[in-house]
Amino acid sequence: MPKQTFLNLPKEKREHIMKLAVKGFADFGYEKFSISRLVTDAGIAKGSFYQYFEDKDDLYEHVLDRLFEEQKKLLTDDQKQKLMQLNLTQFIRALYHSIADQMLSREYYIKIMLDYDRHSNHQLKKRLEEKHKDDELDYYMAVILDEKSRLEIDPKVDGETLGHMLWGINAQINRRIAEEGIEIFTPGLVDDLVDKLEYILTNGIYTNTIPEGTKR
Amino acid sequence: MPKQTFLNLPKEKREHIMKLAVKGFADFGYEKFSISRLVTDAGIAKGSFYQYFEDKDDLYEHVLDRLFEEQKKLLTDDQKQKLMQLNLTQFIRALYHSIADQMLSREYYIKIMLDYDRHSNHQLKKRLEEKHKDDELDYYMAVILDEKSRLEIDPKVDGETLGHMLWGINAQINRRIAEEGIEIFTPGLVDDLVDKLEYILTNGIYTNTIPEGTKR
Amino acid sequence: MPKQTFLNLPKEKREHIMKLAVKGFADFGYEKFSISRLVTDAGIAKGSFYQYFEDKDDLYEHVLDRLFEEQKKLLTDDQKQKLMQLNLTQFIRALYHSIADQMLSREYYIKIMLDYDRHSNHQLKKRLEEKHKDDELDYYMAVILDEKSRLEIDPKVDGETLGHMLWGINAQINRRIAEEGIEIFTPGLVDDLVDKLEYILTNGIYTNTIPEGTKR
Amino acid sequence: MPKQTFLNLPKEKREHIMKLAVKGFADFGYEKFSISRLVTDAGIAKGSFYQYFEDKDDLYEHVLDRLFEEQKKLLTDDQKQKLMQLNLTQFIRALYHSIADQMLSREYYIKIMLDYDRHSNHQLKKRLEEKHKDDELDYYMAVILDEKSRLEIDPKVDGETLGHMLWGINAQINRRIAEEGIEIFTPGLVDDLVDKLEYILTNGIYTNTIPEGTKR
DNA sequence: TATGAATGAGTGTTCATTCAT
DNA sequence: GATGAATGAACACTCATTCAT
Repeated sequence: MPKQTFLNLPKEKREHIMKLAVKGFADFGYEKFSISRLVTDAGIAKGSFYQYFEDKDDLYEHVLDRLFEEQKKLLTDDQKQKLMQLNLTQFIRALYHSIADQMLSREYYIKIMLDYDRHSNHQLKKRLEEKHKDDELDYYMAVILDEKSRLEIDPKVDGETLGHMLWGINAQINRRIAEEGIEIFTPGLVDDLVDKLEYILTNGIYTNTIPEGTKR
Repeated sequence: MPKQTFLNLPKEKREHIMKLAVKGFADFGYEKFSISRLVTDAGIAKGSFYQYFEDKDDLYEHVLDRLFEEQKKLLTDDQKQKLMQLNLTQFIRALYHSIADQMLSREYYIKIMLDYDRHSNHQLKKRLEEKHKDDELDYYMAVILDEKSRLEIDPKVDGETLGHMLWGINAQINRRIAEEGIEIFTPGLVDDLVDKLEYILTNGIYTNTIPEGTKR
Repeated sequence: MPKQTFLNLPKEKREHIMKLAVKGFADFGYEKFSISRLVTDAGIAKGSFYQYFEDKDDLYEHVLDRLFEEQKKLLTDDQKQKLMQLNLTQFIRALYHSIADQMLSREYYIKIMLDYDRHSNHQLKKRLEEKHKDDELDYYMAVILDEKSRLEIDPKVDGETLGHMLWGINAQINRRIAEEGIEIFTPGLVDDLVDKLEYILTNGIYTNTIPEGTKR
Repeated sequence: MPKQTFLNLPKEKREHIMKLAVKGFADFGYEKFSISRLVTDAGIAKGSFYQYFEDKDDLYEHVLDRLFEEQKKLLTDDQKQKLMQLNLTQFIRALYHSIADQMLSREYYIKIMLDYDRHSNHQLKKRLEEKHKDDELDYYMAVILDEKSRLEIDPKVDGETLGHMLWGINAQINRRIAEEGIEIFTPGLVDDLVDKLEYILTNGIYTNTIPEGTKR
């Protein structure tokens, strides 16, 4: 975590530095992110950085913490409560619209997470995963489990498989955002997408017959 | 692309270098991959490397090219022909089993792709995407389109959405392989997974009623 | 020398800081001694240090001053008076036993002196040498001169050479203490050592004959 | 040890670098010795240094190796053979004169050794001590043991104590050289010093009587 | 064509010291 | 007088790339 010195900084300055750090990690990735560049851009002395943070990793961890927190805050507890009472597709629609309201941080979040995921055995990862349990996959899993318990989802449906499918759609959107920019993420897109999803989840995909045995 | 010098090399030496490069990019990622380490491991002179390749990026591109090619070759045209005659879940089952046969190159492929995906605006990406259209997502799309044309898949199902869902399962498996090793990828796992998938795709997920309108 | 501010400090705080400084210079040596570490350990503000001392060198000089003073105080004037009436080996035995009583400060003293000796052209050195004439070598020299004046030591013996020899034994003990810890410095060791020394100083080293001329 | 690259260098350049390194470690000590300064002074690129040596420690070790080697070469095996046939004071006289012939490297050697001795637990030390067994103290001990075995030295004399005494004289000379420069180390000084030493070792130091019991 | 030494801008980090509050 | 944030020169070390042989 950052040192007290950083926390004592005027909010404006603190935010300025964090903004540049987030942008930096998003644009360059962990390895190419350079503290020299950061301090130059932020207009602070090299030494000052080390008054604020233990080292590069410390800053990185703080950036990730912030990002996870922001993602969590996308939904207030109140909203979560309400969402839990929706069925799965209703939930997804609401979630996506909610995300769309916070598009600003979203773009950096996505880019940083793509980079972060690849740090396959960074010890940081374990620490962070303990702190922040609910990434997107977990979100879905929670709702799925809830609905299964309320018997709204067919108990024979495998929750994990379903979760992975929903996550896949999510990831592809993220991919497009990372490549084409956050602008593509419009309410229209969301509604359209959930409609298509709902159709599949409701009707399955096959024309009319149960396919004859694909079994081994 | 590599220089003529590289192509003139005895195949054995060429392959040796490429193998180390693939392993290197998989183990360390693009940034941490070091040409010094490569040439040492490969037993060639630093200067020779630059006789073979323009620069680090040139090698990287060649590695990705190779990987894409190899993935394509996973299925011979003949096999593809046959696969095309299966329905979607049959296809998926066959595809996964086919992949399982080539696990050796698969592990490096996955790791490199995870790293590659994160290079958000690398100009390389555009060039490669033009060359190699059919990554996993495209595989699914082709089969989906085919089946839709044969009316085996309900024409009201959105192909792209379906594609993303299938890709999501795929990606989660890859994630597990990158973290836990290729050993987890057993035929048993595959069959189990496809069974679960098939259930969802056949029956949808809802218990018995069509959910009342989630429409706006 | 320290600034007045330091001298105005409550004795307790002053001593606390000095103790940590002595330990610090002993454990890390001049170069690696860090003011940051000192102020953290001492619980004072970085800026305060510079209210107390001009700079790192100023503190170092003060530490050395203190150490020299302490070494001097090992023997009260009274004791010195008595010691002066002993012959050389009696003196050495008494001196070593006296030192053994103050082992606590001794270990740091030795380590700091080893480090200090190496600062070959530090201007500090000259200043300190003028202030503190009697290091261990001078102790010996004083007794030697005294004994020579009382004709207990053969006037043909060169005092300086003798002094260096005794200092050599001393230095080797110090070396062992710096490496193995102060615990090795027991009364038994001292007595044993002085016995061996006395034999040589009394009988010379040659078996029975005066060695034939080694002269040029 | 230095890398092959360094050994392949033209002797002139190699020696130039080594000379600056030796002088650097002598003048500044290990900590303050700066590779940046070295490469600037030597007129080579920063990167080149790391083609030649693993790191700072590697250079340091090489410098010490060189120094130890040079000291060893002070006496050819032939000379050693002859020296062994002298008695102790003859040996010392010859040794000192021999050293005087190589005054050039001597001054740096002494300064570096003073600095080196203080690195109390550097792992380097152990490695070096295994490689280079004979520092000055060991030289003396060897001759002493030899003479004791030939009964030229009174067997009741404790060899170690005697060794430490002789080493003490040596160290004091080194100290003076480090402070006043190598110029003071003249043949006249040597002869004078050994004469004085011989007197003590031959006659002991006491006027005429065996001192009455200093025993406890 | 092969070699491997040379290069130097770049990295993350430390630390004694200053100075505004 | 006390504070502790700010400073920036300095450090050891890395690495993709160049180039003379």
